[in-house]
Order: sequence, then structure tokens, then C-alpha cells
Amino acid sequence: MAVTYALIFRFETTFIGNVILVKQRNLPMDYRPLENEEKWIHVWAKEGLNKTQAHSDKPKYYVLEMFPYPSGKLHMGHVRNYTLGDTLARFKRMQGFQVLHPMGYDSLGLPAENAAKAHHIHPETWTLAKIEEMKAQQVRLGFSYDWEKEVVTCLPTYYRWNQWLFLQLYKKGLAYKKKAPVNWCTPCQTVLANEQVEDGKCWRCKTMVTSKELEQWFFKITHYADDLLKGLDMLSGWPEKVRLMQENWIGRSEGVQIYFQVQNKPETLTIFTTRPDTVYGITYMVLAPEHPKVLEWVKDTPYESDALAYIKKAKQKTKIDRTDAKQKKEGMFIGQYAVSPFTNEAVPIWISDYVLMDYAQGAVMAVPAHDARDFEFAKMYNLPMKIVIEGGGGDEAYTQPGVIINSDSYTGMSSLEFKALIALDIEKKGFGKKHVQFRLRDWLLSRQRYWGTPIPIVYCEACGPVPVPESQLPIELPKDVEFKWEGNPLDHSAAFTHTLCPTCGKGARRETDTMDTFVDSSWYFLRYCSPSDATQPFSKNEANAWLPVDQYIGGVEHAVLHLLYARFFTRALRDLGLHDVEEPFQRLLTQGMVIKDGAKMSKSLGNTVDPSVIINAYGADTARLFILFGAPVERDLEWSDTGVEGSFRFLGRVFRLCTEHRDKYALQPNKERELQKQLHKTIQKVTQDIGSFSYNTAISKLMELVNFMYMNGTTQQGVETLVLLLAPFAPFISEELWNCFGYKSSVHKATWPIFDPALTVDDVITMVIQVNGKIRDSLEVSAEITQETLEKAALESEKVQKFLEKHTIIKKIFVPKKLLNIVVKPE
RNA sequence: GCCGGGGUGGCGGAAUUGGUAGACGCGCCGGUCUCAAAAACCGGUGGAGGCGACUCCGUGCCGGUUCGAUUCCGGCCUUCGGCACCA
Repeated sequence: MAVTYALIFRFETTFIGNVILVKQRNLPMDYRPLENEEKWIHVWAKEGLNKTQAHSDKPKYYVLEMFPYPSGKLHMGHVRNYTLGDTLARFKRMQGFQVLHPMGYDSLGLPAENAAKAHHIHPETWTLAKIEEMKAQQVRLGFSYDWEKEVVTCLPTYYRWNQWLFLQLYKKGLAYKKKAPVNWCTPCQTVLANEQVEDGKCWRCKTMVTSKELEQWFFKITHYADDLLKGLDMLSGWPEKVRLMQENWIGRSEGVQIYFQVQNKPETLTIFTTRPDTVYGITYMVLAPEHPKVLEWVKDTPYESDALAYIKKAKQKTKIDRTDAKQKKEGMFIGQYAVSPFTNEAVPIWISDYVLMDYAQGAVMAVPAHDARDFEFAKMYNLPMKIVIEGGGGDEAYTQPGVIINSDSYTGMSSLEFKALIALDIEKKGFGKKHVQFRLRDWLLSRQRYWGTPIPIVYCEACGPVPVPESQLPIELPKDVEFKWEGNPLDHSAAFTHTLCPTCGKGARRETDTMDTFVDSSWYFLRYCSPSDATQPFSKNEANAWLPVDQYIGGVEHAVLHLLYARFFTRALRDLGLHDVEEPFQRLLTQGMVIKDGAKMSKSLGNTVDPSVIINAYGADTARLFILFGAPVERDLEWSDTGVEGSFRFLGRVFRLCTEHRDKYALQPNKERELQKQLHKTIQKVTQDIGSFSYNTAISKLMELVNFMYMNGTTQQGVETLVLLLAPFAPFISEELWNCFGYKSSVHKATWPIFDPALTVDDVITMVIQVNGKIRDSLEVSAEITQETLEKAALESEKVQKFLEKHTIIKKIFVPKKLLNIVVKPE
């Protein structure tokens, strides 16, 4: 950092022999962020500058950044996230909005528990200490959060409302328990969400995850599947990419359920298909190995023992293996036949693990000639194929539309027409019904972990599962828990597990599963509106007044998970009557990552840059400015040490321009008009660019203005406008300079400058003269010049004449304020 | 395999109702100041050719539309993400 410090303190070095003498130059007016920034933090706090204003007739604006997990130290990704939001919040305040800009901590979850195990420290002690560390850095960076709105999810004052909301959803049937196969990590003794499984391995201990049947709690997000999908259309302020990801995740498929009679059995087999136009091509059926009828149907057949072995094998496979399209398909015949209601033919029933039990009925009709998966399976086991659409019969399945063949009276129709017709006929004849199937699964919220919200359910021998009465909330996490055992510490706490049944009063056992921490983040943006309310999760009035979040900012990694869960919760809570909002986030910005040497910053790669090192060397304003200037907000930002110095240098230029001797930068004679034009153009550009998140070009415009002022001088009004425009980006230096100008009130309370469109217009412009589309000259002319006048001037230009010799002019194209193109051809 | 976003100087990036490609910053080169350096300030900087005025080439590749294409259309290449046996 030696180089850096030389920059900051501007050492003067003298060489005498080989002894280097270093002394600090006495430049009282120079830019010293490290001496000034801390001062303003205290002034702002004292004056309550960042407090949210009470409701008034001002329009509201809710700016929100995704709250962090408190690991203790901010990384550059956080700094970028919060800087983007803070700049917008400050801009909106200056524009006269009442702004809600809160921060909190998503503070339940595994790391704290792991720390507890490793360092023998209670998760709460660890977490609260980390929050303080992190908050100190956020304050130091000058983020204008209203700390009175802070929300900390690991406190009972917050998570009691998780429990309360769970109970409301439970009453409505939107929270339920069922046995389900889940990702289980044996060493960690807990289930893992899909996102915590990487390449089939536990992200923490790198052990292969297995599948296990467990009684688990789920939220019925599928109840809102269609609504969540339709709602995406309204989210024009969201990136197309995120909307598509959610659309794919929800996975709506229109099709038909068809019932097949099982030969010599009383039951029918129901399947779902999106291709009813291929029903005449069915040659066999496939069930998932876990299909509830398989055991019954294979019983007492010669296939029984093989089938049992196969089912066992399939169940041991992980979900990751199961759904890997690259693996070879395996399966077997189970000795039964299904009768096609269309042809009355009996086709064999097989089982195979390429059919998944948790999608639709866990059973498919196989049409190998027209489905790639069935084709592969049929080839392997030499199953017959029937071509029912013209074009089939090649070395792969023909899955395109076409002309229907071999399909009774339907032969000759187009498959698209037939698809609609057969669905109606199926319903008419009672063979089945139209059905919409979603890929979205219910949200598994159980976790076998201590550091989460206890699920408010009690198990009673006599009464079964009983919800805990609201009056008994919160169910707090016990403090006297040891973290020496494997598995969930709550299971070892007698004080916690032993309880009384709320219904019959007899001894009962408390649920020890805790909630997924995504529950916390699914409604925290509502809690910010009334964070200290002790009587309800949030005030309906406050929520209705502030929501939706006008601008949400965060990483794209939450595109499906958090952002989908939050949309679900918002709808569910609205339907509980708790507020009246449909979509929680009006506009969404997914920021790019901060990278170094072409890769994401990470400890394992050793390419991280610690924000506090940058702050301590250059100050918060420089860190903020570089992060905003370095790249467009949605793209990755490549970290550059020299780029940071460039930002620091710019702030130094601004500082000197505003503070050094007035006549040094006095406006040169006859430049008033030009300065006014520059100022108004800059106001226009910066205002527009902040509105469209083009922070990098807004800053470049400010740099141009500063360059102009260095060249032509400036006025007091000029530097004051500059400082106002800089304030959202670099709040400290702006405040310092504003104070130097003699203002007693904060620059952040000042009004955003307004531009006069008339003053941004150029009266003299450069017009380009082209010959056959190639630029041959450019002329400084009046902006109002007519085609006639310009043509005359152009034809007088020697540069142009050169290219007109021995040519005939065919036509002339005149674009006002842009160019004149003379089209010629050789004589 | 499917879906989506990118490819512009040495680098980060500007500019698209089609109209001066390379704003701004970094780096580099030169100048002023200095005994010297740093800092600061000023100037230059896409490539090739030419002493020069200038000329030609140039926005991933190939074609098309147009007076004119980084921008629009068709076909590729490449890269980064997401999803991936969902019937």
C-alpha cells in the first residue's frame, strides 16, 4: 500500500546521500477524505438526516437492497449492491420524494451454527457480534439507511411473526406436512435444499447426498402457480431474464389426463400427456418405480423379485442422478397390461426411473416414434414403434407437427388440429380430461437445524399434530443448548421438546424442525414498514402506503428462489387480508458481480479486495465512485486498482476546483453562455441517467463538466451545481464542499437542480458532408441551416469537390442537424 | 439439447426511431513546473501507409436491405449464465 499512501498524503521526498527524508506537504486546502468523512457520519446521525419522513403529500419511493447474511465483513458485491441503492435513494430525496431506505440482517442459518460448533460460542452471540461489525462498515460507507427501521430476523421479535404467519397459512391449508423423498446429508444430519447440493454433493462436507423419505413441512406454493405465472406479465420493470427463469421454473404445461383400464384388474391407470395427438402411437406404458400401484400389480408375478430389487436401487439414487438426462435409461416389464381406450389394444406396463413420481401422476404413455425419451428406451429394450405422424421412422424420434396417419378416422388431419379435437373427444367419451400441469413443486420448509425459526406445532399422542395457540408465541429457541452432538440440537433439549398439548393438556412433544431461512426473507420488506410493531407482523396501513417496493436491487442468484418465494408470500398474505398489494417489487435490478482477474472474487481463489482496505486508503466516496463508474450496473465489474486511483483523482480535481483560490478558476471572459449550456446539459444528462441506472455515463458527464471548468473557469453557481449533482454518488465530499460554500443545511436536503431545455440547445453545430456515404468534410454551421444553404457550402468545399470530379450527382440526402449525403456516379 | 445475455482500441467502456464509431476513465507518450522525482496542470493516443496535406482499412465471421449499418434482416462462429429425462 506504500504507493497508495503516497497518493493520499502527498509526501515530499528528498534524497540526501542514501537517506530518504519524507515530510508531509502542508496543503490545507487539499482533498483529505480520511480526515473529513467520519466527521459527517456523526453530524448526519445527530441531525437524524436519514430518518424516514412521516407521510405527507410528497410521493413515496421505496428503495430496497437485498439484506445480507451477517458474516461479519462486507465484500465488494455488498458494497456494489448498497451503493447502487443509496445513490438512487439520495437522488429521489433531493427530487422531493419521501424515501424509505432500510437495512436489516438475514441472520438465521447454518454458518452461525457451524461457528457455534467450531468455536464453542452461542449462535446468537456470534451473529449479533457479526451484525455490529457489518453495520459499522455500512455506516462508514455513508449509506443513508434509517436505522430505526432495522430488521434482524434472528430476534424473537421478528421470528415470532414467522410462527404467527405459519399458523395463518396452516389454518388456510397452505402449510401442510407430508412424507416426501428429500436430499439427505448423513454427516450433517439434515435435509438440504436443492441449491445446497452441488454436483450431487453436500456443499459443506462434500459427501454424496442421498434420498430419504421423511415427514416434512411444505408451503403450498403450487396453489398460486398460475397466478404467479400470470403476474409476471405485469412486471415490466423486471429483467426479461428473471421473468423467463421464473416462467421456466413454474413450468406450465397444457395437456390431457387419460385413464387406461388395467387388464384383469379393477383399477385404471391415469397418465398425463401434452401430446394427445400421438395416442394412436402408444406401444407401452411406463410408471415411476415408486408409483403406489406397482407393488400391488407386480405381486405374485414372475417379475416380483426383480422389480423389488429395481425399485430399491432406484430409490437409492439421488435426485441429481435421477434427473440427469445423460444417464442411460433402465427399466423392466412388470407383467401387467393396460388397454388403450382408442384402439382397445393391450400394451405392456413397464417401470423406469426416467419417470418421476413427483410430476403429474408418475406415469406416462410411451410413444417411441414421436418422443425422444421413449425412443431411446424402446431402442434399448426392443419395444415396438408405431408411426402416427408423417415424417416418423428415422434414426430418431420425430417430434414435430405433421400429418396424422394410422389413427382411425383422424388420419389425414394436421396434428395441431387433431391435438385440439382429440382432447375434446377424450372428454366427451369419458376417457379422460383436459389438465394443466405445473413443474413447480411445493416449498419444503423443514430444516433439522437449531438456528432457525421453530415451527409452532406440538405432537400429542391423543390429538395428533396441534398448532400452538397464538397467545403462546413466540416459541423461543432455548439458550441452554449444547452443540456437541451431530444433528439437531433441539432434539437434545428436554426443556424445549417436552410440553403440554394445547388441546387436551396432556404431555406432548414439540416439533423440532425449524423453518428454512427463505421464510424470513419472504416478508421482511413488509416488516420494514413498521419494524417495532409488537402486536402484528406489520401494520396494514403502513404496508399499503409504502408497498410495492419501487426499486429492488440484488444479485441474479435469487432470480427463482427468494424472488419467487417473496411473490408467493405477498399473495398469500394479501389473501389473509393483511395488506392489499399483489406484486412486492415493482422494478428489479440484478446487478453484475465484482470480479478480479476475470473471475468472481473468492477466498479460495485469493483474488478478493477488502472494502475496508480501500476505504482506509482512499475514503468511502472514492470506493463508491469507482464502483459506479467502472461498469454498467447489470454487467460484471472488473476490479482495477488504477481505476480506483482515477476516481480518487477526479474527486481531488473537484475539491481543488471548488476550494482553491477563486480567481484561479474564475470564468474566462465571454464564456457565460457556454458555461450555462454545459451546466444545463449536464443536469439533463445526469438526471436522465440516474433514472435509467446509467450511473457510469452520468459520472462521465460530470467529469466532462469538471474538465470544462478547468479549461474555461467557473462561477459560484457553476461549482454549486456540480456539487449538487455529485451528492448522490459521493455524499461526503459533496457535504464538505457545500459546507465550505457557507451553507448551514445539508447538501442532501437541497433540491435537485432543474434544467431549462432551451438552454441545452446548440445554436452552432457540426454538420457532416458525405459523398456516397463516406465522410469527406464537416462544417460548423447554424443549427437552423437550410438544405439549400448547406448544399451551397458543401459544393464550395475543396475536400468535397475532389470526390465530385468526373461524377454526376444523382441525389442529395439532407438530415437536419446531422448531415448532407451527396450521391454520385461516375460519368 | 433448450432458453437467455454478450462479442467495439492495449484495458474498463461510450454511441442504436439507421446518420461524424471509440465520449469518459485507465494505461502509454510528450510538454510545463522541479536540482531531480512525485503530485498537479496542459497536449497526444484505433490500425496501416505517407515528410506532409491526406488516403485506405476498421464494431466476432459471411451474406442481404439501404444514399448510408456497431445499429435492421438471414445464416454461422464464439463466450458467459440459467434450465436440463417435467411426459
